[in-house]
Amino acid sequence: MTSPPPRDSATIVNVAREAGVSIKTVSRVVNAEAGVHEETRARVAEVIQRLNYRPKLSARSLKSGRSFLIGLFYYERQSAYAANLQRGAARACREAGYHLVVESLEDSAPDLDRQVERTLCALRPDGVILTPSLCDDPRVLRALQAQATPVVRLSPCVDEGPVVRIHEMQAAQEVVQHLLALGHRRIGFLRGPTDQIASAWRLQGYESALAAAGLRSAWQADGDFTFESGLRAAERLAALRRRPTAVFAANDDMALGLLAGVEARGLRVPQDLSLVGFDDTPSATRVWPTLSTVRQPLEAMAVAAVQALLGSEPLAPRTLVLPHELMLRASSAPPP
Amino acid sequence: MTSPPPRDSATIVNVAREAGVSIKTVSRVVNAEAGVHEETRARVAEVIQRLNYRPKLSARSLKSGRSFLIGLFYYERQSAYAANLQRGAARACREAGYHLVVESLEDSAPDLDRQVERTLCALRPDGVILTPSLCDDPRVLRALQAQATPVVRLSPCVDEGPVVRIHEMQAAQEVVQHLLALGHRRIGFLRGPTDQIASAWRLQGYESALAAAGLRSAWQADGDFTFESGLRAAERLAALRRRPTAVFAANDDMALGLLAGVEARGLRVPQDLSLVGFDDTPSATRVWPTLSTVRQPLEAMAVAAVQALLGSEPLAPRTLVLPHELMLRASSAPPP
DNA sequence: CTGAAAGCGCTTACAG
DNA sequence: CTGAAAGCGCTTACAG
Repeated sequence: MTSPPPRDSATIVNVAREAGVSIKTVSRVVNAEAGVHEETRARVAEVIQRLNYRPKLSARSLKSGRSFLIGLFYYERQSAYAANLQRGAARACREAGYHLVVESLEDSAPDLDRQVERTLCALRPDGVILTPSLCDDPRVLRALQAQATPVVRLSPCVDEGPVVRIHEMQAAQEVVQHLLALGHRRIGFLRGPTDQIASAWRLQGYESALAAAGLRSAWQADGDFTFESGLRAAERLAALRRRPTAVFAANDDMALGLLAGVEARGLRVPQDLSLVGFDDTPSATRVWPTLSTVRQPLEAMAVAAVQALLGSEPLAPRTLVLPHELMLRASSAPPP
Repeated sequence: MTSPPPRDSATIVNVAREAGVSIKTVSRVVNAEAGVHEETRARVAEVIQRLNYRPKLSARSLKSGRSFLIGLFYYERQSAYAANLQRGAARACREAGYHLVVESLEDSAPDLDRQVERTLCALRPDGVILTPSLCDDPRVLRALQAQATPVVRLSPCVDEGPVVRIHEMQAAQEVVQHLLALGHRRIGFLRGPTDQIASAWRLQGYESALAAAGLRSAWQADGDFTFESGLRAAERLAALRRRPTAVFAANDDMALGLLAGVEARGLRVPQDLSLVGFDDTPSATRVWPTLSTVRQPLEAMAVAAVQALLGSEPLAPRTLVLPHELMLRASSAPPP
C-alpha cells in the first residue's frame, strides 16, 4: 500500500522508486538527455508531474560545479539604468533555466573588493554582467579575475574582453545630422563631466559631425550630467547676444534642465531653440515638449550579455555593438 | 613539506587539516558559534585568512535547508519602483550574509504560476518580498503558499499577513492640508484608475481632508496614472469658467501632464495654479517648477521587509506602517 | 538503453 | 571545548 508522499519528499530518490527506475534515469529525464527509452521517459515524466518534483538548485550546484546563477553588479546610484537591464537579463536567464542575482554596490565603500569577493565566493555565479561605470573599477575587476569568473562588461571605457555596447560617437553624430537636416547651422553643445568617458565620446561625435558639415561649434558649456547644471547653462545661454538655434546636451537630465531654464526666460522650445538629449530617460516623455534623444537598447544588451555568458563555447573576448535609436520627439524642429 | 594549496582547494577539509582541527571546529569558527577555545579559533581564523576560505553556499544550503537567498518579485513594468526597493533590500541582505535574487515577472504571462513555482522550487529562497500590484496576484500567492515560503508584502490591497506600507490615505490628507495652509479653498483632484487600490485611498484622503475643513471638491477628473491623461485633463481644466486654484493629482506622472498641459495654455504654475503629485518619481525634480509630492520610504520599507523575513522568530502577520514624507517644492504656493 | 557507487562541501545531531 | 560520522540531493564517471 503506497500512501501519498509527504510534501517535501519530492526528491530524485522518491521519484526513482515510484517510477521503478534508478535515480540516474530520473536525472536523465530531468535534464532532457538523450538515450532514454520513450516508454521509460514517459513513465518517469508522469511521476515527476504527479509528485511535482523539481531538482534542488543547491544539490545540482554542489555536484556539478555550476551555480545556475548569473550576477548583475552595479553601483547603487545607477539603479535606474540597471532596472532596464534587469528586465532583459532576468528574462534571458529564465529562458535558460538560470536565475539572476543582483548586487547593488556602494561606489564609495572602502571594502568594495571584499564585498565583491564575498559575494563571488558564496554564490559562485557562472557569469557576471558589469554595468558602467562599475565595469571600469579595478577593485571589482581584480576580484572577478581572482575567482576566474566569466565577465561581460557593458559600455566600458576600453573594449577589452567581452563587451556589449552601442556606438556612442556615431549616435552623437546622428543627433547633429538630425539637427543639420532640420536646417540648423548654429548648433551648441552642453558637455558632460570630464571624468566620464561617455562625455568624451559624445563631444567627439558632435565635433566631428559639425566638422564634416564644414561648420564650427556655435556654443559650448560645461555640465555634470545633472538637471541643475542644465539650469545653470540655460542662464548663460539665454544671456548670449547671438544664440545657437539648437543645443545638443550630453544627457537627458541636462537637456531637461536647459528646457526648464530657457522656458523660464521666455524662450520657446522648439520654436526658438531646438533641444536634444541622450539616454531616453523616463523623464524625456514626461515633459512638454517631449524630448528628442538617443535610446540605448538596454534590454537587448542585457540579453546579449547573458547569452554570451551562457554560450557553450568559452567566452569570446570581442565587442558586440548593438544598434541605438534616435527618438525624435517634439523638442527638435526647424530653426526660427 | 607543504606546498601552497591550489586555488580551488579552499574547502573546509583543507582548512581543518592545515589548522590541525576537525572540520566541525572550522564550521564553528566560520559561523561564529560560541564555545571554541580562543587559541583554537585564532589558529583556524589565520588559516581561513591565508587560504582565503569562503564556505560554499550550495553546500551550506544543501545540508542546512536554508538557501541564504531572499527573493524580490515584481512585475516588469514596475521596474522603476523596484529599483528603489532593491537598494535597501540588497544592503539589508548583504549585512545579514544573505543575497538578493530578483525576479522580474510578466504580468500577462499565461504561465505565471509555473514561472513562480519553478523559481521557488529551484532556489528555495528563505523568504520573498512581493511588490504591488504583484502582491495581490492570487496566482503568485498560491504558488508561494504551496511552497510554504515566508512572504512579506509591500502595500497590498488588504493587510493580511506580514505587510509593510505607508499610510496612503493620511498622506493624501496631508497634501490637502498643505494646500489649505497655503490658503487654497478651491482644490481639485485628478483621480487614478479605478482598478488600483491606491487611487481609492488617495481620493478618500482628498475628500475627507476637504470635508474636515468644511469644503467641497472644486473639480475632479478621471486619469489613468499616465502623463498623457494628465495632458488631457489640463485641457478640460483650462476650459473651466471657474478654475480651482490648486490641483492634487493622484500620482506624479499625471501631475507632470497637468503641468505641461496648463503651461502650454498660458497658465503659470504655481502663480495661477498650484500642483501636487504623489510618488516622488525622478521626473519630479527634472522639471520646472519642481513638483511637490509625497515620497514613500521605499528603501526603508525594503530593509524592514528583509529584517522581518530574517528575524529569528516566526514571521508575525502584522502590518508595519512606515512614515511617508511630504516633499514640498516649487509647484505649490499660495493662491493668486 | 540503464544502473550502482562515489562524492561535491558543508551542517546536524550526537558523543565525549 | 572538540570531534567522528552521517547525510543533504543531486551529477559524474564508469560499467554493463
